Amino acid sequence: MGMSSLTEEQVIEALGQAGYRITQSRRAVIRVLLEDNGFASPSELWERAVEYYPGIGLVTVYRTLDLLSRLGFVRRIHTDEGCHGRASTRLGHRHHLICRQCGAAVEFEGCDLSIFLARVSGETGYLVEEHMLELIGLCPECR
Amino acid sequence: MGMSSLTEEQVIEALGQAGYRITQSRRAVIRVLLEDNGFASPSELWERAVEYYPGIGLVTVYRTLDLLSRLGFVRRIHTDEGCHGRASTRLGHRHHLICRQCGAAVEFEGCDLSIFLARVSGETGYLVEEHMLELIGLCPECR
DNA sequence: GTACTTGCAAATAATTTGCAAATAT
DNA sequence: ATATTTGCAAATTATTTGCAAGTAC
Repeated sequence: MGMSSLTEEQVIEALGQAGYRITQSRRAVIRVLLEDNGFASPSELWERAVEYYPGIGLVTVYRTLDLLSRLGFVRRIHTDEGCHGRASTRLGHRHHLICRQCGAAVEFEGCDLSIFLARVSGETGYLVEEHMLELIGLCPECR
Repeated sequence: MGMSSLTEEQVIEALGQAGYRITQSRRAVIRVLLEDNGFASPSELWERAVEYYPGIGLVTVYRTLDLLSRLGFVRRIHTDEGCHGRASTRLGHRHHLICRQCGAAVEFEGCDLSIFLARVSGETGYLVEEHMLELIGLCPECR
């Protein structure tokens, strides 16, 4: 959806800005997240991060994912089976579109649900503050 | 959203139709799910199911939840923290609206996303087959 | 009576925590 | 030099499985 992709340097930059140190482990996790066009579990990410920084431990992957989540660069992917997959994300309000066959994940933005949300709000009396939307389907290759 | 609520008998009926046996354990889990107006983890449900059927084991709660999920009477609730909560649901395509304060969960249906989905489909080349939408906010009491 | 279900204990899997050693600044 | 970060091992938590005993039909 016409998005310039996020670069490693942008994430590193933000880490520094926020006062965190730039370590080899963190670089490895960031690199793996960004080079992936789908989503992966912490241990899958770890297996791949080892190639960039052999000494890295699984625990550090967990900790780095938490950190990047807090900074808004990582998001959980929720599927029927679970919510353990993580994908990189650009900042802001975005959603993922996931291929059920190959797992390819594409981000999209600009979901205009306002009319629908207003209706739900009116009918339930809830104040709707956030929403989580994920689309599942087949990517162009898998169709 | 103007829905007649699901009753224990309806679920029991469906279980029987599908060839499963009606046991005390299953009744207890169903009752607990239905009397709850929010969502709960398997172990929370278990703690409460014990009051209806003291001998019930946690494993049986897991198995019953799986069974009811397959039949479409239970759905996972996905929050930022995880996807372990389960809530009862009526059959069909529905979504949950959850109070971030007290956890109250309301179901709604009739999400009209077709125009939006067509747009995403066109822009990405994906065939969009399903979607998962969950709304988070404040219920009338917690506002 | 028979096949389905259950509870228990044990196995597996996922995640978190304490802490001394390593490292980024 | 110093505070942050790391890896390891261990603790915790969540979920699944094998199997003999129990139960619905």
